[in-house]
Amino acid sequence: MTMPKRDTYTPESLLAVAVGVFNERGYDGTSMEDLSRAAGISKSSIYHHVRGKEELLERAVGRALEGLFGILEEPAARRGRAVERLEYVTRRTTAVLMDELAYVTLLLRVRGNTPTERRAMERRREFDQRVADLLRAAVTEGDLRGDVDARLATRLLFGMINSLVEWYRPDGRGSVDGDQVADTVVRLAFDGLRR
Amino acid sequence: MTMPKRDTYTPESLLAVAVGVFNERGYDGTSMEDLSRAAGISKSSIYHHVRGKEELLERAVGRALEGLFGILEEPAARRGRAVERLEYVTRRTTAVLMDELAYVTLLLRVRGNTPTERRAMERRREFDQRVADLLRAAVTEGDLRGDVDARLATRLLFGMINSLVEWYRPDGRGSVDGDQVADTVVRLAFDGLRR
DNA sequence: GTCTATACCGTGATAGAC
DNA sequence: GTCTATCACGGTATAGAC
Repeated sequence: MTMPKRDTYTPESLLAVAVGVFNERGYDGTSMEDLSRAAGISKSSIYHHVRGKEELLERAVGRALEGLFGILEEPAARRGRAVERLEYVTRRTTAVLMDELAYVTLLLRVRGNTPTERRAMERRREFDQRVADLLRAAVTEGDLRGDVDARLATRLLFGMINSLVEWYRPDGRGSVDGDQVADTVVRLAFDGLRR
Repeated sequence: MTMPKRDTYTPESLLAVAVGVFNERGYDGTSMEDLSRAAGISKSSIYHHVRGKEELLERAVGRALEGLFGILEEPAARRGRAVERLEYVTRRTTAVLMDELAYVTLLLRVRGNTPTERRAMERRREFDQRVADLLRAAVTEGDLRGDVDARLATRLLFGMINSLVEWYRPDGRGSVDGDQVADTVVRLAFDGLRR
């Protein structure tokens, strides 16, 4: 309710700062010292907002997973021919990656060193599985080529989409640029490079 | 010349162990303690073979880059239509990724925290640039579609290929399995998922 | 809500015996 | 070539004043 007069950190606003640093230096490569410098407050003040470094990671990957699983709940991902649903999910996943870039980046880089990380990886695999099922259905319905392994194809599809976090940087205004990226991803994935 | 009777470490054999641990736990997440346990020797013994942790990283990414740039020197990557050279480079890059999996994995995960890492990233960008040039040439020669940005397409192509390090694990004997992966990568990249 | 001060531990690295 | 012992440092986290 209260509109804060000055910038005092909430767990949420601190998270935004932390995620930025995590992605620059890597989670393990980031010290609380690094975070405190980036946030402009002392190390110990951070502990006033969150229980520790790992809680920041947990919140970040949670947000990313929320965005991804949200796609599967959207109507267009649940009705119609499988190939069209797959195309929709491909486009939307690309969009979510760009919208929640920092959070998804962190999710994709998690290695499984802690229980938090392992849970995140498991949920991510779950999402991949759901898309693989969709791709399989599209093959069965005769819209996608049957001469590629569905699991392999899904992995390569996600490889393409997920690579966004390595190079995509939001530019000026609007989502025009983002739409072009999503178009290209869909075009390449479904129709290939060849003329 | 001398054939060692027992297993005593060389910088090379120690590197193989280290790269495995780096990829499991992440470079920053790996302590010398971790390495010593994996190698079965004490921390200080490691310093007898290499100058430190960073030298191990340097050797590893060096080996990966050697493999990648080697591709561009091969005859089939230097003669003929651009589209065929690009197809060849795509297939060979996939193969090198699988052959030198651990080393390339490490290279792809480098974040730029140290001078060593930054040099590695620069060389990698150089390689990407060379492939982007090839793709551009293939568009000019009329073999690839002109409605996608060459730089963007190259990034997505590498996204697909490089994702191998996230899931590919060498199986039983022979490169049969690997050939199938390379075939699928080329097919998907050039002709797409659609039937 | 932020600070200073500090506890306590694991880190990368070295010295020197065997 | 490997070890034990040790170092200085920086890491996460806590205590308690303001």
